[in-house]
Amino acid sequence: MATIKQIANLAGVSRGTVDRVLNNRGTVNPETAAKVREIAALLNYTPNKLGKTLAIKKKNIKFGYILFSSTNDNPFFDDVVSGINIKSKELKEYGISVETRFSELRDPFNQVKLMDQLIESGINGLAITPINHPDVAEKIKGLTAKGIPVVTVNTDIENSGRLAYVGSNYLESGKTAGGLLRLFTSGKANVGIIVGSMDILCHSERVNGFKQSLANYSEINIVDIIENYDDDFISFEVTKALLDIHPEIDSLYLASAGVYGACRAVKSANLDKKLKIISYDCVPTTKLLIEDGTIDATITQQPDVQGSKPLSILFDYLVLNITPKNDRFYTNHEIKIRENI
Amino acid sequence: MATIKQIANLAGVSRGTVDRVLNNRGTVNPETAAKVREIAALLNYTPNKLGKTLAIKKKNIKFGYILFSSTNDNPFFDDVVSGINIKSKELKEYGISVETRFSELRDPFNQVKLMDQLIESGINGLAITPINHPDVAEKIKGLTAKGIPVVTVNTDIENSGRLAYVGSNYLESGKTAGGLLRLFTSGKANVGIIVGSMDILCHSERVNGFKQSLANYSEINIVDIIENYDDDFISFEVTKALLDIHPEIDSLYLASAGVYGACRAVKSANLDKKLKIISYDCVPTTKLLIEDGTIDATITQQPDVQGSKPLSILFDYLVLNITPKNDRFYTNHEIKIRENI
DNA sequence: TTGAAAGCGCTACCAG
DNA sequence: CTGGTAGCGCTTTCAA
Repeated sequence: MATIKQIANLAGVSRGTVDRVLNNRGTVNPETAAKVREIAALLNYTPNKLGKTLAIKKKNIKFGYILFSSTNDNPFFDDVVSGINIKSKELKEYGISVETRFSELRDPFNQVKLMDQLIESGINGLAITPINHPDVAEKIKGLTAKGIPVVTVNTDIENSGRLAYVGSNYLESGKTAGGLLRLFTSGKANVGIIVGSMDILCHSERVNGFKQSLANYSEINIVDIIENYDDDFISFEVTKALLDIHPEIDSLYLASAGVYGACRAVKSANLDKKLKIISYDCVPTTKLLIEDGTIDATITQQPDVQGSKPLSILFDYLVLNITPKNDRFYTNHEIKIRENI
Repeated sequence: MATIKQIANLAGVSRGTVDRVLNNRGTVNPETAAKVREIAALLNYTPNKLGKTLAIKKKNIKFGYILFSSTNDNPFFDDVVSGINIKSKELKEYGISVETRFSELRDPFNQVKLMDQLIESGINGLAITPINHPDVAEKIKGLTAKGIPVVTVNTDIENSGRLAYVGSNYLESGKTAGGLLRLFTSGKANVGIIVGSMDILCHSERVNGFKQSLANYSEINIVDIIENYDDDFISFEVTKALLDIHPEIDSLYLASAGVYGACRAVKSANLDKKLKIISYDCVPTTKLLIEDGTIDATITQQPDVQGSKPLSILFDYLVLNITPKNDRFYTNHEIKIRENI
């Protein structure tokens, strides 16, 4: 493990000069620079993370984090927050602070305002669950232009110039659900799909993946696809109606939120444990429904990683000068049943 | 974030003294010590990991790692090795080296010899996949007494005084397999179990967990439990015989290694895709069998974590003085099917 | 029993 | 364009 000091000694220059050469700052005599570079290459120099991290303390680096509040919406984000908190504690030891703001689910202007506030407060990088709106994309572009990298979390947004995306590959998560249904039903099923909204890309992607993975299974029929707008009460009503109209349904694919409402409908129709049910995520109500046997399996998407990984990416980028190898970091789809929950 | 320097200033003493008090080294005037402690408590002092880590460089700390060689035995350990390598690279930057040795699967004396060699070479901590033999337990005790902490990996060993265990909870992993079978067969099945040896605790634990989780499902019968001694050729023969004798078998639980051999037997009986098959781990041959539909699901046990986590535990213990909260760190049981492999 | 200082690897600032 | 130095937090050694 070569150090800057060793290189400096071998090259007969000071550490400062080596630093300037290796990090392209200041100006250095080309010949000196060449010599330093040669020695660095020869010694297989890689900067020491500890040293770099320790040295950025004085810079008072700050990251911003904007995500959907879980109180009004989806408790899924509670698990994301816990991932954020763990990583923030670690970063705090490095002298980096994290400022978290919660945005409304359907208000892009509010989100843009929060971004402005965070810029004002002097953040050096941002993680965000972006609302799919041109203004948000534009604002992300603006941040990037200012030298403030942005990482999107849970949902991606096109044409925004964001540094990276961390979250589910929704098509794959739909396929996984399809695979489970195939296995649970031995390839014969009449399935009802309950989804938030087919207008939301993540949701429709899941349904597409589900269909794709079942394309070769002619005895699995999709009876109907109904929308619940991620609301438990609507979910209850539409599911109840669906089961009423289609008594042939023997399995349900709950492709987004509103899991609890749908399962209440199943129970009120006395169909619990008679239908095969597959859902997503593992919020507290879902966990109970897994435990009592109403839901057979749920597919999770590493919410804690969704919280922490964006901060790691920002840290690597800003402190260690490491650009993410891939601009999409997909979380694993973990299958949870009663026994491994 | 209080620092030693701040405490020293407030207490009107030198950093050295604060260090002595907070880390119980050397001797300090009780009154001075009390004052320092008070201030530290007041400031909510927690030592900075970066500082501690940077400072141990000169100590030239070295960890030993003994695990079963994957060449002759189970390619599962290839994934463990990859976890070791990633963590080793990180530790290398901290000035810590890792020396890995491979031991024979059934030779406790060889393992003890390797431990002696590593002691000789001056290791400060050891991770090991221990062979369940009193001599090995005794040697681990010896290391611990010498102040060299030992972490067991993948398999635990009683009465050894090891610091911690990292690996599967085998009972739970058996239950997970049982749960999957229940879901795949809608609670009606004639299942054959192929296991390495019921004399090996890990193996019998899995079978016990499997039975436990199916205790309330009277229509799931365990037709027979046969042993393959983790050998693919034996596995082939015994599976073939089992399927021959018991044509009523409609599902197989492959509770340990020898997955490939068992599946070859299934194929040679033209029963592939007709039996429900559940296995463990995801070695290359298993992956292919998942992809071609022979195996329906496999349960993995985070081999990469099994490689890296023991090194983290040793690091925390020796460098940061953090004793593991729990002496068992259980890996997750991840269910892999064709779509999320 | 205590203080002072050097060092782990890197960055930044001030002189020259 | 370059060198020297101090500092990030902690440990350790030497001297007092």
